[in-house]
Amino acid sequence: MDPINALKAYYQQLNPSMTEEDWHFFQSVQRVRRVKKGEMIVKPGEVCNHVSFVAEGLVRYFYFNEGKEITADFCPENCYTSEYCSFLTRRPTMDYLEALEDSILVEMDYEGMQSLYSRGALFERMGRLIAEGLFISLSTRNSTLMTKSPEDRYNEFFEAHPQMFQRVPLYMIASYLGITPETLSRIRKRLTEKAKQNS
Amino acid sequence: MDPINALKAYYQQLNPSMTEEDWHFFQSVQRVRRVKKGEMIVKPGEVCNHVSFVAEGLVRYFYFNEGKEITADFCPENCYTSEYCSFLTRRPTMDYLEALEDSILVEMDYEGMQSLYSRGALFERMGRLIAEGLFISLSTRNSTLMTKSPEDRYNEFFEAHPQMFQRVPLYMIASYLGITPETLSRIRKRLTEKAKQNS
DNA sequence: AGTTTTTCTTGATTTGAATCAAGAATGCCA
DNA sequence: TGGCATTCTTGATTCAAATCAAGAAAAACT
Repeated sequence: MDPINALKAYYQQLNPSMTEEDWHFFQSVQRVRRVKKGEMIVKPGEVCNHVSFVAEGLVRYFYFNEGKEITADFCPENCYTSEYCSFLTRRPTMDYLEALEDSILVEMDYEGMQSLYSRGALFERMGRLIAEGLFISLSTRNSTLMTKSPEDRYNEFFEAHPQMFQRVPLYMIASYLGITPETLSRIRKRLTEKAKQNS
Repeated sequence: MDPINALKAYYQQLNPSMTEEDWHFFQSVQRVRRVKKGEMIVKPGEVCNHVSFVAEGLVRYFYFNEGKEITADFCPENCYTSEYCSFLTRRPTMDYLEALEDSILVEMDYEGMQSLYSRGALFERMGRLIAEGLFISLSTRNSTLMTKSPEDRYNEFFEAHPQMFQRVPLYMIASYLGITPETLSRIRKRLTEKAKQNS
């Protein structure tokens, strides 16, 4: 699908009352960008200056802690990615956004976003809904990490994103689940053995 | 200070362009509520229907996990408290909001908030800024819990909220820091011993 | 196809915090 | 002010996951 059409579909769902005129204005601040697998979209020290809709491909958000990389989020096609804290606060990030596959992004920069907001309530509402949605996602993820066991977290992830196992190495999933690759490997072994017994 | 004035000061800082007319409308959807120490403002099973500005007192947000209570947040005077996920999604919460001291709240219900939003861009922006602020706070807290050691988390909390130690029992701070009371006690012992050596 | 690099698995050991247990200190309120 | 409840501390033990180590498997490159 054409990246702009994918984006349009996304926003029509988010806000059905968007007129063609609104859309036209919205589109005027968007830029399509192609990135190669392995390319860093954002790097530590930079202020994240874009929010990027992933029209095609896969992006991950990660950082280093004590020398080890921790995956904070995966963003496959049809979702938005950004280091939104840095974007909002205009302060340098410590984190990375990396294309895990060749990807097509539709990007809007900070200035463009402000010009949308100054255009009126419709875009303000859009920004509000996006921030609210991010808050809800982060709360949910938080709660999972704090209250569920590694095995439960694995199962939950497996239910929700089975395709991810074809697209990213296990060690990235491990760090996303807050465990080491070794622990993930053992969880998977335990589960397949359990599955064998029940057959 | 009068609770409504405290709230007004809060919003004037958040949005200096608010006119007296806006403020008047805003105020029309607010209700002052007094709660006693120990009172539950929100309980599991309820849909959280308010956002509450704490004009005086102290509220904590907590939940149970495996029989143990976990404090997710403290909200002292001049901040907003709510189970905002439940509020936004209109789904029942699993969590508690509890007054840790006799408190005065200025509350706005969901309907009131929608009526503000439908009034125009100013209030949409306000809602957006609030959601963005919550997202930033939660991200920061998340990052602290995931990357810092218990001792670092304690020191950070102690720097940021020294007064809290006079207002809440240590076991609540322990669970806020993601550790048991025993572990907190040992951290404090270690730190005071370290302090003694340096004197 | 063969070589190198990356990723994954498995076992042995360590470790930091949780749990269990019990007593001390503090606060509350009747 | 005495007594009960809550909170805090300290020590002993357990435990789940991390770390360390090494080899197997898979993927990527030439």
